[in-house]
Amino acid sequence: MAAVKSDLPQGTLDLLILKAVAVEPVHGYAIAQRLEQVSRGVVQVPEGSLYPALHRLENRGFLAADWKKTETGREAKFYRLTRKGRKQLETEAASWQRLIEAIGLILGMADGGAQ
Amino acid sequence: MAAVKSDLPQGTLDLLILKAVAVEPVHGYAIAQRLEQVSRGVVQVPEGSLYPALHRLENRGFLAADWKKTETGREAKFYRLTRKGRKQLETEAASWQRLIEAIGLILGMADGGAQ
DNA sequence: TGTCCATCCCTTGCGCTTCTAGGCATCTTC
DNA sequence: GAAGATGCCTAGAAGCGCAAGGGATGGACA
Repeated sequence: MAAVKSDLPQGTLDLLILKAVAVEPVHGYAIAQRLEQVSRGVVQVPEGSLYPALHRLENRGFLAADWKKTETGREAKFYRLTRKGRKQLETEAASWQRLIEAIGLILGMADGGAQ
Repeated sequence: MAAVKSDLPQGTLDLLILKAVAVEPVHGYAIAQRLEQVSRGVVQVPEGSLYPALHRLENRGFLAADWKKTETGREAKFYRLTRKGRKQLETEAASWQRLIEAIGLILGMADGGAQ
């Protein structure tokens, strides 16, 4: 509801995908749905962003994929985290944490108008 | 210290610049220094990112500039926030808040390995 | 049977931002 | 007068997200 449509900053999509896959192996289509649900509609991942990102992460060795059947009886490409991918997730999550703290400090600066 | 060198996600630089200028009119060179100081070295803005961003924000009407003398007696281009820019700052700050909350929800999902 | 919708995969091309790597000028300090 | 800090700028490359396309399958419904 109230789909605010916030474009993702460059680089954050990888983090979100890695996290989604870390919870349990899933296929691409489900990743997008899950991210949207968990974020309450704030994060929306169009397929034109999703699949290139998945291939990117696979090429870099962070993800690996197998074709399996979904619950609905369809063939789908299930991604899972490699050891390297899990490490990358930790690194990126830490970077993200550091970043939002830093930006928090900046946004917390006393404003000229208010206080 | 411990300059971690974290590249900024696309779009966040504008927010940081708008905020820095909102505190008080400053020139470009000082913006970079201020952001780095306040963020304790986490946010580092190379000049090749800074000046194009400033021109971008000026072209969009969010910033206005005047040449003045600095404390050190030099001519420098002081940027200040326009009314439109202040509104933009509020919008972007709110978006940022919404985004980090959403990503927080996602990163808080129970992991497959730990929890 | 035929049609529609949801599920599931993919690619091309554009637009945007960031960074690297330069250049230029002034002022102070040694 | 050489060096470093201050202060501005640009061009080019690289990367990423998105819109807009395409295709295939299965179930529901008329």
